[in-house]
Formats: sequence, C-alpha cells, structure tokens
Amino acid sequence: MTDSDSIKSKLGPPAEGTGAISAHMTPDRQASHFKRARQAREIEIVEDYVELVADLIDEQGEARAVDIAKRLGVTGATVNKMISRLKQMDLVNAEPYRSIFLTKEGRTVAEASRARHHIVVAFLRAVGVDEATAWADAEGMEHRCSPETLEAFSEFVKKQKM
Amino acid sequence: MTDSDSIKSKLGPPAEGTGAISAHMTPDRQASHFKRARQAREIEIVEDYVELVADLIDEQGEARAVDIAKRLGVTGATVNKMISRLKQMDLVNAEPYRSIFLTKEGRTVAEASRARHHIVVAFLRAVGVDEATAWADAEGMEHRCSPETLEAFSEFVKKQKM
DNA sequence: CGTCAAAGTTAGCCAAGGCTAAGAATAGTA
DNA sequence: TACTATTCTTAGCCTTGGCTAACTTTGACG
Repeated sequence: MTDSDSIKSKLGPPAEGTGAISAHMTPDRQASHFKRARQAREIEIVEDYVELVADLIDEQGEARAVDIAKRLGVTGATVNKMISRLKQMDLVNAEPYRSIFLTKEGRTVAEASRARHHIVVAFLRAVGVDEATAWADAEGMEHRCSPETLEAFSEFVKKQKM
Repeated sequence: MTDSDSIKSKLGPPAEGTGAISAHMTPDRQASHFKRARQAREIEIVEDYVELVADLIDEQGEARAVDIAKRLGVTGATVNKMISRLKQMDLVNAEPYRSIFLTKEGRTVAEASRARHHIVVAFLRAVGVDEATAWADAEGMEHRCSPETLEAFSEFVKKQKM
C-alpha cells in the first residue's frame, strides 16, 4: 500500500475483470479473487477505525484515543500509530493531545462503511440469524461484500418487509 | 499467534460470551467483536492455503508450490514460507523438492473450509447474486460467518429449493 | 498553585505475509 | 550423460498492526 492514494482508489470499484466463473476457474481468475481478499484485509482495519471515530463523535461529541482503544480492544499506542496513518491518508484531523476529527473524506468513508454494516445486520436478521450473532458476523462481512451483493441483501430485506 | 496450538483452538467454537447486543453495545462487547475479526484475519490465509492444497490434490493428483503460487497470485518464495508454517501447525506434510500433502488434520480443515465455501456460494446465488460475484464474494465471506449464520444460510437454500 | 492520575506520545520489539535476488535440486531432452 | 529450463529453497528486506515500557502533557481537585 502506498497509503495516501490507496483508500481513495480502493473504495471505488476495484475493476479487475469479473467474467464467467463456475466449476472451472482459471488460475488467473482465482488469483484475482485472492488478491481482492488481501486488499480487503488491508482496508478493513482502516474502515473499522474510521467508522468507530464517527460513532464516538456521534455518541460522545468527540473521539478520544482512549475510547477507541477500549472499543477496539487494542492499546493506546496502537491507536496512536493507526491515527497517524489515517492522518496521512487524509481521513482524520488530529493534533497532539487533542481529540480526533474526521475530514470530509473520512466522513464519506464512515458513512459508507456504516451503511454497509446496517444492511448486513438487517439482512442477517431477515434470514433468521439472531441479533447477537448478526452483529458479530456483520463486523467481519461488511468489508467483504461487493456492491452487487449488498444490493441483493438490501433488496431482500425490502421485499421481506412487504 | 503461537502457531502450533492456534488453529486447533481457533477452529473450534471461539466461546467468548455472546450475550445480548443491540442499539447499545458495551465497549467490552464491541472489543470482543473486533478481536474476533482480527483472529479471523489470521486464520483466513491458513484456510485459503489448505483448501487450495486440497483442491490441487483432487484436480491434479498433487499439490505443487508453483501451482499454489499461480492460483493465489503470490510468489513461490511466499508459498514456501507459508508451507513451512502449515507444516509446523501439522496441517501439511512436505519434504524438500517434493509435492505437498495434507495431514489428517489438514484434510479436516480443508473439508470444513470447502463446505463453508459452497454454502456461501449457494446462498448468494439463492438471494439473487450472479455467479461471478457470488464466487468472488464467497472468497471473503466464508471465513467470517459463524456456524449459526452458516446454518441459517444453509436452511435458506434448502427451503428455497422446495 | 501544586500534585497526581489519566491520557497521549514515543521508541523499540515482534510475527505475519508479502517481495526480490541468488543459488540448488530436479527432470526432460538432445 | 550432459545441458537446460523449471521448480524449489534460502536469505534478506519491507510494511502492517499488534505489544510494552518509559516519558510528557493535560486537567481536575485539594
């Protein structure tokens, strides 16, 4: 990852051909899936942090490192390092010893992430997964669903309500 | 990760309380979700490798490093390192310059992984996701679904067929 | 206004999972 | 049998995202 340029490009559609796959996948095609998965792992943590910063701002008016650390279950030092990265990526504004704010771009990322999160939770509930499990699993799944799949989830929930 | 002991324990139920969660999550509860997500990331790659070794053995009678590299889209050196780890974990048997075999435990992991994979693909197809996207997304989702969610997916597919 | 706990920062460590480059083994073929 | 291309291995490097330990800043309260 080259940091600054990465999020912007990766949050857009990743392109990388999505032709016909079925019983017989070419090595190349399969490789591209695994590459996508690796990329997803890379942006997943960034999104988790950004989304959490947004949550904290909404809930408590400000996002402090100590709260982020508590919620993510990591140490303050780790949060600090990560916030530096987010700053480099222009997702947050942060001054030493002051609380953390989202940039415009950060807010966009947070909104998108949160929206996906909610769709996944609603969807899992709709197919019969219990509340607790839905929340737990959504945490992992929200970053891995393509727009198409999210759309399908969203549609499903909508239809089920009618 | 402590390698040798990790997979065995992590492939079992992770325990770690799953009480009621909803609008208001305690920091602790949320932290546990993120910890689970981090753990999932750790075993994800291991499972990908093991599942792929199984696929190659089924398809071609043997699993060679070069084929693994091609399919995962990584270099041979990376595969080599990873295979060493898998060996330490007792998931594969491998002699220098010879092809790779699954241990009994490795086979179990591969089967489980593959089964989850198929459930997720079938499920995504069932809710209207197209073939190509289903395969691509399943690659990321299969490692993140709890047994409960997979069960729900499985049930859904079964019912839809009737 | 001084003290002190809580919060933030910094430095240095670690393992994972990538990479390249260089060398060794294997195996097919002239 | 010897050559050569392919495969495998090894060594060394990099980035991520964790950690601990030690230090500094902040701010609340006596």
